[in-house]
Amino acid sequence: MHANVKNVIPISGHSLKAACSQCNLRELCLPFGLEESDMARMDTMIGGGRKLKRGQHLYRAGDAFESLFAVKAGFFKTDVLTEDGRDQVTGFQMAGEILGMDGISVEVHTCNAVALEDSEVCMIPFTQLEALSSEIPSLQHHLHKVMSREIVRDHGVMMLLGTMRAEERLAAFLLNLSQRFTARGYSPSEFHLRMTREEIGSYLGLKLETVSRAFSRFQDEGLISVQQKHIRILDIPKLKTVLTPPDGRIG
Amino acid sequence: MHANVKNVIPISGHSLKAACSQCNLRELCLPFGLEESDMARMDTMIGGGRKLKRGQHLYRAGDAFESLFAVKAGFFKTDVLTEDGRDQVTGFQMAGEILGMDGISVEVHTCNAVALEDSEVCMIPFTQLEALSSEIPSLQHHLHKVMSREIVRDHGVMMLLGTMRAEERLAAFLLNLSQRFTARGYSPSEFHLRMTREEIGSYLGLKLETVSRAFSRFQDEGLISVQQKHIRILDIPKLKTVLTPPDGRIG
DNA sequence: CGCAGTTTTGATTCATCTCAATTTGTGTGG
DNA sequence: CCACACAAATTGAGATGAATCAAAACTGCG
Repeated sequence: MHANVKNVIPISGHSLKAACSQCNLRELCLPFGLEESDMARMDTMIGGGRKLKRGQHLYRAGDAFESLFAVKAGFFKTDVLTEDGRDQVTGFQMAGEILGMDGISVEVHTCNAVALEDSEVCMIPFTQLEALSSEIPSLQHHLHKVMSREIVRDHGVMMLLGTMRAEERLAAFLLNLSQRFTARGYSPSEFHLRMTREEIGSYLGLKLETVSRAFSRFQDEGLISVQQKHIRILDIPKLKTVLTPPDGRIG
Repeated sequence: MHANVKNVIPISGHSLKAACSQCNLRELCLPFGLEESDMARMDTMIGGGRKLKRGQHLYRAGDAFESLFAVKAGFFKTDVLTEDGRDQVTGFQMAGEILGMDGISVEVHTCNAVALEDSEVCMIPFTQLEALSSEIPSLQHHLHKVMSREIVRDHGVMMLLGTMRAEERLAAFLLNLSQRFTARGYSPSEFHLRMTREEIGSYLGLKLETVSRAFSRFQDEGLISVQQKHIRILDIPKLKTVLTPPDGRIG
């Protein structure tokens, strides 16, 4: 538990110039659908990139909120922890996804964002983003879409946590990763998990042993092959049926 | 199950003029913090109110998204259902809260919103809201805050579903309601539940029997008094300790 | 006043957690 | 390069909280 907590290096990472117009993630990320000229205006706003080593925090619950972050490369998790020691992973973020929207409401971050591998983000100062989106309707609209998408995603997680059993949750999780890797041009069926069993468990509302057992079961049934963090999905359709029992509910 | 589904009355309810400037919820709702002149501009935009009878849908998953809705009076639930018959209540909304933000991302609603008692909402055409918020920075910012708040709320629900046991979930639920009623000038300790045990259960990831048992247990322990839907919290501090075991975790 | 929907309560089953031991993998320093 | 220590993952056995199945009681609506 609290695997990387000791990593309190106050270095904010290297800073380097970022430019949406040059970025191959622009169609996945915030500047989606912008015209050339508007893209250039985004460039001037983006506050520069920031590199993080594995285990480093991008921000912590309690930090003042100033920017959103776009994941340029790497992999993150976000988690919430309460005074009474509960710890819930609320999401895993990969290239092109936006981090930090939790902070807008009270100008303070309400969760922690941690790099699960060496990563790089673009900083998007929020005040400037609002100013710019007042002037560029399509940017404003896309920002709203991104926030709404996060809400819809959260509903999906609630559904998962509220109605699914362990193996269904894990199947849903793997299929979701598969789909997101695919969207980024990677293999739908073979990938490397950046998080531990415990982090997966926290996200799925399960204990790490339960996650491990579910992996083993899937492997025994020929659905996937697991070697530690290396996953290969052998039968995607069959994995989907884990989620959707033959008839209605209760297979 | 599916208690009010038969209520497919296609009447969209009475339409009546709504005005933020006259509304006593304005400090709780979207126009929070606006100046008089801007408030007047909101008024011209608000598409008119809409009344719903208990059981009526405000919108359904699949409906085209056109507006957000502000709850003017009454009580709603939102729920998601999947092809395979899973059904998850994602939230309960009361006066001053905003409904429909799930629809922005794909221009189609992804959940159902149902009135749990006779209710009234204000319609906020989204295209116009975006246009107006381009011109009124404080409106734009507040819209962002409202969406962010929804994301943070969702994280809270994930925490609840992912880490709490049945009684903790119910205690958290009751305390949350209590706090929201208080913010609206109602009693913190005595209120009427608008939803069934099954709906509470769906929201909390529990079966209705479990919800009922937890209520009974709380009553036996003198924490609350329950008479069907009428709830009186007898000992708020003690109810809070259900949530926060004496020491760390595992009481 | 009766009926349908809702709630309560009990008995039993089952999925996941807990506790515990072992194996595997990873990074470090001799 | 190998050995060691530590972190992560697997696996097993048993405990437990919530689900399930079932029946009875209550409520309020028509």
